[in-house]
Amino acid sequence: MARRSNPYFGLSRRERQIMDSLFRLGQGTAAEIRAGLPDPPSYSAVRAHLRTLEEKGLVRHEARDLRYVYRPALRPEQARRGALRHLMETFFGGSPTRVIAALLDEASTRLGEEDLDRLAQWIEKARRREAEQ
Amino acid sequence: MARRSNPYFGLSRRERQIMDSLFRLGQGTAAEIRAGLPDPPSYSAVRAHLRTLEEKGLVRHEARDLRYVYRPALRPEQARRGALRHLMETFFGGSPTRVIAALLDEASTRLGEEDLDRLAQWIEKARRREAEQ
DNA sequence: CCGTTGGTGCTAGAATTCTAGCAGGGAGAT
DNA sequence: ATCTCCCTGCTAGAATTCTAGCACCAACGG
Repeated sequence: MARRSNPYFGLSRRERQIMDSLFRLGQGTAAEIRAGLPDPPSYSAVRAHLRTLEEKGLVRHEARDLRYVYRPALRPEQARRGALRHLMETFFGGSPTRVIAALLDEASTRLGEEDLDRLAQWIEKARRREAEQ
Repeated sequence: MARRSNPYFGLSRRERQIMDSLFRLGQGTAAEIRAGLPDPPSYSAVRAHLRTLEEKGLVRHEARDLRYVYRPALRPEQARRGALRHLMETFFGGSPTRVIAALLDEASTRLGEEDLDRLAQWIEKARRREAEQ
């Protein structure tokens, strides 16, 4: 299976929740990460998980002002890419268009004029690339 | 935490893998679902998981030709929506535009002309909605 | 010099997850 | 009938995950 390559999907429940929390934050202390967890366990438990995640190479830490600040080991862009690909494969039959459609259909998605312009530009660019190829 | 509402993220590792496999298939027998799993465990183990997933209300089955065919209990559209929202929140700071940008930037994303047209139309529609509001 | 506060490392044990195997049942072939 | 095949239900136990608590250390204040 392809998703085997993505270490993210071999994680246990808590580990994944912790990674999610960390990705949302970008970086943070154990306490901050804990705050972003559903039914937060003890602070201690979170730290233990962070240690094992670090052993697995998914997280790195850095001592700052006498305390540890954690961050994902993967570059955010790469992590996003992987997650997006996985989502697209499992829920949208691998079709980017369908993902975009779902986003645009969302009632809550209110794109500002700038966003719309930017998208239009992207489409133009893609058109040109398509044409010259 | 908001993601508490999404039952999908409280699942154990295997359970989630199974749900993913099932979503990819749309529907399928235990054997088919198993085939889509990383390091597939025994057929028996998969069935056991499916039973518990059913108890949790995440999966339903239907007897067809003397065998069970499983499908997610949630309507696909709703599941997709939830997954997409989660992805957007945790990896893209909640910005749909950034998700779309990431999709369009992907080297592998080669949208056909039809897709581009369709997108352009969507954008137009959104523009109009924006204007009249 | 303590005591307090707030951090870290580590570990044991509870709790959950994961798994294989066994028992049983229906359909069809011999 | 009974054998075989293919399915289902269930359960016990291994394996992993999850957790709290303890020991320890540094900084700071009295």
